[in-house]
Formats: sequence, structure tokens, C-alpha cells
Amino acid sequence: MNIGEAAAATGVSAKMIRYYEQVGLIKRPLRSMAGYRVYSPSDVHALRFIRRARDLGFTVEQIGELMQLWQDRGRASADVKAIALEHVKVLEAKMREIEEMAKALKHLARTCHGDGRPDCPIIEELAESHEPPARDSRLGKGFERLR
Amino acid sequence: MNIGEAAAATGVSAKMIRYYEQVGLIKRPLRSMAGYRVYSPSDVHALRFIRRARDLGFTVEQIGELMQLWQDRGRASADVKAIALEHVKVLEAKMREIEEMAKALKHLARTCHGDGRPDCPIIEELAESHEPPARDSRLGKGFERLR
DNA sequence: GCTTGACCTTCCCATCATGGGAAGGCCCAG
DNA sequence: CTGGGCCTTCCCATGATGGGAAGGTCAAGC
Repeated sequence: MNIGEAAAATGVSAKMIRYYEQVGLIKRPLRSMAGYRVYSPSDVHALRFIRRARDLGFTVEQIGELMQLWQDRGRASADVKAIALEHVKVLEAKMREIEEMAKALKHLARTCHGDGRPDCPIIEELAESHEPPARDSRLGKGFERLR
Repeated sequence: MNIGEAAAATGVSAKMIRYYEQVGLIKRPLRSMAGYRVYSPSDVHALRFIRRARDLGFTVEQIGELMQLWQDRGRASADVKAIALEHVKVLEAKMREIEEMAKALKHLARTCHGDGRPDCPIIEELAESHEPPARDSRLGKGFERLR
């Protein structure tokens, strides 16, 4: 199975398969005589694992941990649960942040008559001078790219 | 007012102020004889505008549009409202996506006994072979960096 | 057997907003 | 006049993903 077939079979693009290999998420596959990557069914299985974890919003780093645990027969399910719950916390914090932004924006839009007149509470609100709230990053890491 | 003071006064880092200048979001400020950037109160005002828009989750590109409208006295508030509501839609779609991920993960975690035994439904679920749902990107652009 | 097009390889570059850090210049308080 | 804290520009990194070029390979149809 070459990379294109593996991509079609797993829903992970060929580009990303090479990337995952490069960052050590998956082991280097066998190569054909011409240098083509050749994937076994178990490689495909691992790629599907990755894709599903990715769809759940895990970062590549977390997926790496999960794969360690996946391959470690003696692992404790508590370890996996901890990673999952940690991730749920991050997701919920993201949700809350986005929710607040949406709420603020909807409030502004509601008070904006939205016709041809130039008076616009949205712009006025943005332009008003407020104290800089010192960018307090209560949310911590993982939110750098949220906005 | 030099860049450090402007940064402290607006909550926008000096690095980002230079970046916004570079990408044309703000005009190039005056320079002191030594080449230091010198910011006027109105520059500071613009920076605060930017910071507030950024806190509402607008991208730099959108902030650019908003600033155009801000400076255009004859603009229609409808234009601003359209940008705001468009952004609300994006935020709500993000929320829904994150919510789904969190829901799935919480469900998995709930069914995981989380003790020392190695049986773990989370890992099992990830490892199961499902059809690749063809990564259908119903959400469209703007979600590339969501996860 | 040869052409053609669809694959594969590696390598480099771009994204977006942000920060780190180096090398060198400037300014002010002691 | 010195030291530390500013400032300047320039380069590089992030994370996950894709685009694209240049060149090699494979298989189907002629």
C-alpha cells in the first residue's frame, strides 16, 4: 500500500502522513525498491487512530502520548482518562472564551440599527478608551491561537 | 511616547505594535532623532481600538476593515454590523465544533473506569477501524487552526 | 516497446499572530 | 562616564497544514 492509498484509506492526507513520520508520531515505513513508502495494515490502523484522535481535537503531542499508551499493554486506563479529561477542560475553557466573545459581539450588533446612518455602537464601543486589562491570561497555554 | 510606553498604555506588546505597522494596520509613526518610534495620543487610541477588536476575536484582516470604517465618517453602520454578525457566525460554528469534541470525549471518559486496569474504552474507541468520513469540511475556511 | 498521465520522492515556502533573541545604538540616573 | 534599561533591525520558531517545483516511477493503452 503506497502513501496515496493509505491516505485514501485513513482520511489523512499524504502530506500529513509524511509530516507525522517526520515528527516521530509514526515509525518510518518500509520502502519499495523505487523508494516509495509502503504501508502495512497495522500502519494504516495507526493512521486511523491518529485521525480519530485529531478529530477529537488532540494535539500531535497528546496523540503521541495516547499512542504510547495504546501500544503499552500494561498501561493504566487512569492515565488515558487523565489525558482525556485534561483535554476536556481545555476544550471547555475555549468554549467559554468564544462564548464570551460571541455574546459581547451579539450585544453590540443588537444595539446597532444597521442602516445607512453612520452612528454605530459597535465602532463607538471599540473606539472608547478603556483601561488596558493587562491581558490577564487566565486561560494559560494552548490559547495562543484561539482568536 | 515611545513604543514601550505605548505598549504599556494599550496592552499591545511592542512586538505586536511593530507587526501591525509592518502589515499596514497602523500608519508608520513619527520617529525621534535617534530613530525611536514616537506615538501620539491618537496613535494610542488606534492601538486600543485594535486591542479591543482583537479581544473580540477579530482577525487582523477584519480589524483592518473595521478601522477603515472607523475612520470613514460617512460609513454605513450596516457595514459594521455585517462584519460583526459574520464574525458571530464563525464564533458560533467554532463553539459547536468544540462542543461536539468535548461531548464525545466526556462520553468516552465516563465509560472509562479509570483505575489501574488496562482496559480502556477511550483507547479502544480510538483504535477501532471506522470508515474515514472523508474529512468533510462543512465548516469551511477559518477553521484550519481551530483544534 | 513507447508514450502519457498519474503517481511518488525530496525540498522549499507560506500561512497567522506571536514571541525569543542577537547585535548594536541611545538615554538617563547616579 | 558608566551601567542598565530602553530602543532599533534582522532572523528564527511556533503548529498543522497545504502549495508547488523538479525529478523519478509505474501502469494502461496504443
